[in-house]
Amino acid sequence: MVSKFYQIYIEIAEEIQKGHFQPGDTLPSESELCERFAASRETIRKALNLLVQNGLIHKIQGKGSIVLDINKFNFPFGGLVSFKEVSQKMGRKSRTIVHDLGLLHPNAYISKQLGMKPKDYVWKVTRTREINEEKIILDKDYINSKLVPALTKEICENSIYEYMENELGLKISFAKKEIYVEDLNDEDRAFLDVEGFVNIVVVKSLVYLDDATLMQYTESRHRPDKFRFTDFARRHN
Amino acid sequence: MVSKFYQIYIEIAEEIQKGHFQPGDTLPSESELCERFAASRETIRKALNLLVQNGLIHKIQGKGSIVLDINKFNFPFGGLVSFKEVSQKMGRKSRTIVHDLGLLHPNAYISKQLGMKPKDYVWKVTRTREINEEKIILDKDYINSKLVPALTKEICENSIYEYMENELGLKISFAKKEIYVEDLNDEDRAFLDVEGFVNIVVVKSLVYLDDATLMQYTESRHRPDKFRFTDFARRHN
DNA sequence: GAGTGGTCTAGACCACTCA
DNA sequence: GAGTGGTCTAGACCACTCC
Repeated sequence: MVSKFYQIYIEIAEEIQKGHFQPGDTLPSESELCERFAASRETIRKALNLLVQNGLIHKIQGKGSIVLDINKFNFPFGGLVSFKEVSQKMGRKSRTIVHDLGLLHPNAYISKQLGMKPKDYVWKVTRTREINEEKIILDKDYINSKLVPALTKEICENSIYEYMENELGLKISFAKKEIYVEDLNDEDRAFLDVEGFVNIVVVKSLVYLDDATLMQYTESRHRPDKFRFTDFARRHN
Repeated sequence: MVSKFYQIYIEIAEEIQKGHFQPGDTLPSESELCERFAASRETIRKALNLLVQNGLIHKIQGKGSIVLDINKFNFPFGGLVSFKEVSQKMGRKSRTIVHDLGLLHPNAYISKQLGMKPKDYVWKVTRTREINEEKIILDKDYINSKLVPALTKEICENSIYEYMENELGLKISFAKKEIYVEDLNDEDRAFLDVEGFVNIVVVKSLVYLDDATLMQYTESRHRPDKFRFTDFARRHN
């Protein structure tokens, strides 16, 4: 059952994306939207808040809700999208190569990141992502084995997230990320097509489940020429 | 006049930061918080939503609001902070060098980004940011001259944002950013301490005012070893 | 002053977790 | 079944913009 305010959000968002409202236009007032959707004002406001959070509109007290220009920057499929989803969206020929898959005790750094004990077990998966026949991304995942008891090469070649969500019923809820640049190391040079490159863009993520348990620590190493990140930041008044 | 829900948010956030609630603890239930703060449930929920958005808690239906570990990644002073604020927070010795300050007609790229006509005028400011006596960041700003009629070297050496907010009464509201990596160019080599480096991290931003007008386009070029970005992403259910 | 969004309330019902 | 958060409502008052 999808909530009413979410349906309203989707409907208005689609109208904006289809160009029914142009950038700079104001949306109908909240009371008009109440009538149109047969909803209370707070429900309309929840829908509009989603539009604000996703950078589709901007609200001004006393004036109205202004439609923003979606194309000014191509947009946030921010945050939690998996490699498979992204590469499919870009319509590129992509492939995942599994180099290493095993169960081991976490070292000090990993056990600290995942909040696990030295005698616990984690899955370590090392994968290369190939796009248009170039090895671009090196993913090193560390996954809490209590949450994902079994893991096969086939699953890792397809999508671990898909497996966790569809087969295990684990819901990924939020992630913290950190982005910075390092010098290439031997592992990068062994697994990626980085001749002539010096640096690598590192994205470290901590992935949490719906119940706020820490499930996974990932270090994703991107060849700098193919890395791109978009962000949308609002200031709180 | 600060809203009630915002005050409640601040109060709970401080209690979390001071350690009154430990990571993993659950906050008092919404109805208990209603009593404590003499507020309705929707008001409490607005405050809790701010905590969720800032990564301080995570809510689980049927269970409660769980306090997250703030220190797992050091935290988002995400998005809209100015160089001056950041360098002050880090307690570093910093300096800004203005190389270029002038009024000119936008070229095709800038006029497209800022939505201006070729005959309009923009301020172009080129500045180097020096931290601990190393030239680390090259900032190239393009500012709509209709919004900021006058600009001096002194203002640019201090903080343009401060000038716009305090002197001109312009309110910065939100920004869209794009991050990627480029090869060093001659300008980088001329203005930054980048001997031995090959790449530069580019952060392009479009900065919008309170009334959704586009005020500024900035290209901020960071020496890769000093660049760091943190992000917190939630998934919508 | 009319119209807009921002805040706050009291109450209702639902979905979920856990014992 | 008791307790939790999630949704929705109808109505009130306030702050702001624009004429």
